[in-house]
Amino acid sequence: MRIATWNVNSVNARLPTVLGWFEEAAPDVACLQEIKCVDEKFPTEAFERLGYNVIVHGQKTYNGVALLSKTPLEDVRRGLPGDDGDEQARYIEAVISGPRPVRVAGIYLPNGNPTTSEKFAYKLNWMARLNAHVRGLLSLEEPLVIAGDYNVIPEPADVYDPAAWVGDALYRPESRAAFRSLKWLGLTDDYIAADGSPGGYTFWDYQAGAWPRDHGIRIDHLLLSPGAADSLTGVTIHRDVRAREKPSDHVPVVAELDFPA
DNA sequence: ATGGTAGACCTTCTA
Repeated sequence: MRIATWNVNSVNARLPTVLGWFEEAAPDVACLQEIKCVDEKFPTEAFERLGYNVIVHGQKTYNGVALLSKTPLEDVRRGLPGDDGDEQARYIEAVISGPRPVRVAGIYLPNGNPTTSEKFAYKLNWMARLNAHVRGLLSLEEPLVIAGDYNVIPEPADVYDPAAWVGDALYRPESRAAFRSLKWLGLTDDYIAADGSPGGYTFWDYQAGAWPRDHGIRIDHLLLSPGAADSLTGVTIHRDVRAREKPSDHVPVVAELDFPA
């Protein structure tokens, strides 16, 4: 089973690019972030034509997440528990049905900049809510994958120039500590487990020639429960997608899970 | 050098 995560930075602004990638990569499951549209504007039929079941948690202009699967999606949850007043569409979860069901959560973790604003507090609070929710999911003892744009640079090896990111919400000690706390619940970082070599970036800013200079960061992650991590056979960062026409600033990351028969 | 681009959309916010 191939599980993909991709922050598409508006699904409708680059629909041909996104659909083209789905045709060639053919993931079994995909988590999309920053779809930047309400549910009714999501191109559901286009993905259904490629054989996907589609669930969406959309929002006007900002954020928005979707979950796609070749097999039916069950036990669907839209929105992260822990704050009924939270209007931002950043979380979607479902069980991927099949002989070996897998629970998949797609997340678009808040950016948190500027750190002097309430946005940074919202980010850290959101991470605390995620930690609490994942703790409950792990108690189910199912294969579980939490995939998405975490907006966290876990380690110095995950950024072209760590010094340039000191003080940024993606690299602040509080953000990295919260990411570690999440992993310490018993989760495995797909990339560290499957490759781990420095320079496995997933995002390059549109500005300042970040892509041609390879000024990238690794912020799109899949965290795996023990039952899912045991089946991980590899991970691929689809770096070439960043060089295509009208690209997202993120590229797809695909984890391969090979469940024993 | 304190730059630069992209998307949604009402003029500025978010990233």
